[in-house]
Amino acid sequence: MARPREFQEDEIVKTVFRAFWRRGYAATSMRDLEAETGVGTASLYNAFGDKRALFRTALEAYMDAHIRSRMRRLERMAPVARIDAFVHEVVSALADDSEPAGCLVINSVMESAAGDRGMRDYVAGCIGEVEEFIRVALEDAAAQGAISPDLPVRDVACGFMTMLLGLHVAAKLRPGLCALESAARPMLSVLRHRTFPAGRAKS
Amino acid sequence: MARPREFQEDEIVKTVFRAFWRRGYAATSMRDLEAETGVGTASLYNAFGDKRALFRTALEAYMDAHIRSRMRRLERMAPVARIDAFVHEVVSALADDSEPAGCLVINSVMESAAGDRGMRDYVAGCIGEVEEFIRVALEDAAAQGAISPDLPVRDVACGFMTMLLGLHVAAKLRPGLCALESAARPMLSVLRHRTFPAGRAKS
DNA sequence: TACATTCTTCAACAGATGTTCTAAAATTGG
DNA sequence: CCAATTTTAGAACATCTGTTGAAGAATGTA
Repeated sequence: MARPREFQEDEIVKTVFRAFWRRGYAATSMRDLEAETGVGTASLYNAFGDKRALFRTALEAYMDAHIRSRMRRLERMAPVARIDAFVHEVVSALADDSEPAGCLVINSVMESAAGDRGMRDYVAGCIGEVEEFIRVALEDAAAQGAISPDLPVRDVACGFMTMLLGLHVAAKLRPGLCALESAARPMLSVLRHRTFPAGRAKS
Repeated sequence: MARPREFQEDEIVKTVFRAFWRRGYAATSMRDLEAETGVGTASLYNAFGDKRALFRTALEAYMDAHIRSRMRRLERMAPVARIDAFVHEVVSALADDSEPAGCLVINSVMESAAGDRGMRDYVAGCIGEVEEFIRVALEDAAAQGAISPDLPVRDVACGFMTMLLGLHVAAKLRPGLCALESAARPMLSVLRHRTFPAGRAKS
């Protein structure tokens, strides 16, 4: 019926979100994307709309490839181990120098929070998905008696999410794996606390 | 000897760091600064150097006015109360809509971490000052027996700093004061020796 | 082969950016 | 008042930005 696309959208979007991930939204120009994808800007506009829409598409692809896939992969683990594994996978990914620093979604919170309310709502939703993943794990753990029933689940989930956000900021300063693990340890120890005696509050 | 300045540097720098704080480094143009300070760009270049140097000057002024002053004001409190007060002041400031969102230094971690190593080292130093403030407080607390001697001071300090970083990301999404307090509560509970006091842990 | 339709290439646009140049203005010491 | 020196105001600069227009290229159908 007409001339076909010369590129595969999935591949291009993957390249695009890596570019945004590395340099940020504003600092990545359409010409940068043209150079890195090999697709002309006019074709990008034709296929995805304007820069903002392309960024939204890239964000969604990033969420699927890097965040939701991890949550799905871990969701059948025992609840406490599930949180442990999630945190440790995030820490490992953050310490991996072969990937851009931090997380595209969280980077975007900082960058687009000023001004673009639609974008802010979107990334808030993404982060809400992760917080829910943690909250569900905590509820499972409480139901199974794997954590103290006195732990306030909502607060602890909120605390974990905040720690994860903080790790992503810390990762921008390119610390070592050990430093990130140290940063995560105190919150993880909360899961091990028991209410009974007043003796041991160890890591 | 020569024509005198028509502006007071301190005042201008204060206006400048507020502008960078609100919109970020890249998104604040020299013309924006000209409009907000009432000082022509040529005068800004003459007085401060280029945009990057002006930003460094602004960062330093921000640190003194908003961070170091707080640490100095609290440093004579009892150690656990000192940490409590610091965290709660940060939370209150973050929930205050009359000031720009987040913290200029932490915003800069996210923005300038890519590329500008000099800037990254500088903001890493700023954050190191805060982490040291917390670490010293924890050491004081341990020495006084105000916290369990088994708490790993370095890890907990690192955990607190990470939580603080995370709070500043969360604040960009403009949650309420209560949500920020919930986010901080689990880490604060680590200080109360053992675990969540079984009774009063709800919001 | 011819048409209709979609894609690609490349140039162009209008506006914004950091920075600098020119010339005028304001001050102090002689 | 003159000369020296610094600050200003405003235009000018080259470059980069997101986006679009015009013309040609590739396809399926008739």
